Amino acid sequence: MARILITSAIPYINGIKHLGNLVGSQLPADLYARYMRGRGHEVLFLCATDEHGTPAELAAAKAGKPVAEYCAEMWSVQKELSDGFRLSFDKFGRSSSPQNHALTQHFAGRLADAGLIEEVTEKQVYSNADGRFLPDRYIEGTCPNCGYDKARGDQCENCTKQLDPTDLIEPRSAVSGSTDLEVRETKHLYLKQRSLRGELSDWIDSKTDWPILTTSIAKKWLNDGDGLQDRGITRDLDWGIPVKKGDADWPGMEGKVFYVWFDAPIEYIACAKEWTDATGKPDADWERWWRTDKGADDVRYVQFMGKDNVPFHTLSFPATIIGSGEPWKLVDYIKSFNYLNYDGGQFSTSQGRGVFMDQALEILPADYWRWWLLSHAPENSDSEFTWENFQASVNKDLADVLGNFVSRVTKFCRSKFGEQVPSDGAWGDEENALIEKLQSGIAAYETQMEAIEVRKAANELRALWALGNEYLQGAAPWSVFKEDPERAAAQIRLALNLIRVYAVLSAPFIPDAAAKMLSSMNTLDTEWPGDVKSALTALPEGHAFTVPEVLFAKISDEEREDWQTKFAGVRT
RNA sequence: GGGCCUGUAGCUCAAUUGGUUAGAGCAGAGCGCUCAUAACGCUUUGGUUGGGGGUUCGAGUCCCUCCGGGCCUACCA
Repeated sequence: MARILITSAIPYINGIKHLGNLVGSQLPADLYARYMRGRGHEVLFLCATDEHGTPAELAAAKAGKPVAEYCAEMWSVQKELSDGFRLSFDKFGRSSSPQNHALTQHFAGRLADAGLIEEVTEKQVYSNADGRFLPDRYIEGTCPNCGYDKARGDQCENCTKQLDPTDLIEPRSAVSGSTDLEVRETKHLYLKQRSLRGELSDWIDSKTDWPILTTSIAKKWLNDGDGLQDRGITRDLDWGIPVKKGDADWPGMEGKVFYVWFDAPIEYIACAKEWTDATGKPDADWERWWRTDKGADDVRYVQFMGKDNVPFHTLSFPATIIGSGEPWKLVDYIKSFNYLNYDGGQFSTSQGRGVFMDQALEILPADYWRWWLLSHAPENSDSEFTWENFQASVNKDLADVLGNFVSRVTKFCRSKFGEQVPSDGAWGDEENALIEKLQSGIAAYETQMEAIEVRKAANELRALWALGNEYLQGAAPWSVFKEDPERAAAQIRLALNLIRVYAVLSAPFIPDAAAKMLSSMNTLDTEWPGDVKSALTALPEGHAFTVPEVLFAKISDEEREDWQTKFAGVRT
């Protein structure tokens, strides 16, 4: 039995996430976690909300609430939605937790002791009206290059020229519109990533099995221009983790907090402590996942994220860990995803475009979304959600192929043999041929799942479902029954058992439907079908079952058109 | 501007890393079945692999070039 640590990129706190966010990290991470648990491995699956930074403060202000209160509320909302999508986190933590405060300060202290922190005095734009320093992109003005009047302080969206906020003509605050801006000096801590470049580079080079998307981004940051740059790890904000050197104050850094990208990945670790603290377990229970000197040396650590997160997970966070000089577990494999587009454009949280997690669950059960999103996961390139494709895929795969299989088998049995697994009769060549196909199909499914090839795994699973229908067509128990009821009994006994096998195989993708299949088969046996032949005898002769309700109702054209219209505009 | 990814059948995607005649699912067509959510099965029509050039015995795959789509470019996260 292996031990697998799984983390999903932690979703930002400032609102409900859309389906693109979901499929880019949390959902495939959940698929993998459920699969590995199903195979009998020990899994720790962690996620949290990412709560610090300027956007959180502004969102709270917009909502008219103190930022701590706002974040607590949004955490509850996101928790409820992740439950709704059946995301099986062992702990859904918060980057604002006391555990993360302590650990982040601890890491900063270690890095300072190692000589990897530098104090830098720099100039930043301060908005008097807003009472805050403004990140470059929160300053707007006229582009000196092209004259575009909504250029941002980091870059002009119109002519793509990179800018400095002081380049802008008539700069103003993007928050309030105020032009009462001034340049102030402020002191910040920088993590001297440059001195870790060699170690990071060697480490990345050793990861020959990582996706191209992941390593190419990392190598670009390592080698582009002057190479990896030092990075500011503090900010002038109210909401965040106060800058401290371990337990001790950090002279000159009073009133400042750590940069959100410094503390957010550390929450992966702190979340594990949140988990043991909440369940009354000793620290040793989380340390055996994270400390290679305390049992984590046999852990395989897999991270899931969208491509925009890759630099922080391949460089910044490893720099923090390596620089600490302590034996923390480094990531073994990074699975990164491209973006999901919505009907010809991008999903957009800020513009309210697309389908959001709460809306999705209002119109259909989680399994529908899980199946479509995972079977169309944007692994090699960006992919696109359209209502037509969604309707067609879900109706065909879930309702016609899988759902109808369960339906036709259980109803036929009920009408001919009653609601119990029929006795008598023996398997013949057709059954052996089916078993052989199932055995190799399951092996193919396992291969794709181990490799975290999400779409390919979905294809293999679908092919396994189709085998059931092919078998029934060939065996034709409805005809056989007339001449040889015992033979038909053997066929249906196999088919009923196949429903249980499908439930176990399908649970990582569609956990609710899988649970329904198991309960209608009246069994708690979720053992992985390693040996198909014996797995198909798990439900013995005479075992009672019930015919389930329709597993997946089809999406009608009217519904689809209705949703197309409803989601055509922007969310208000 | 620079870097990276990407373009394969009407649609969504494969193609064992340069190796037979480029394959699946959906949609379309035909046949079959009648247990089932009008579901299922079998057969089948669709491709000058974005255009052009090159390397090679051999190119979807490698090189050059042009065209289209996307991402990143370090103070949004």
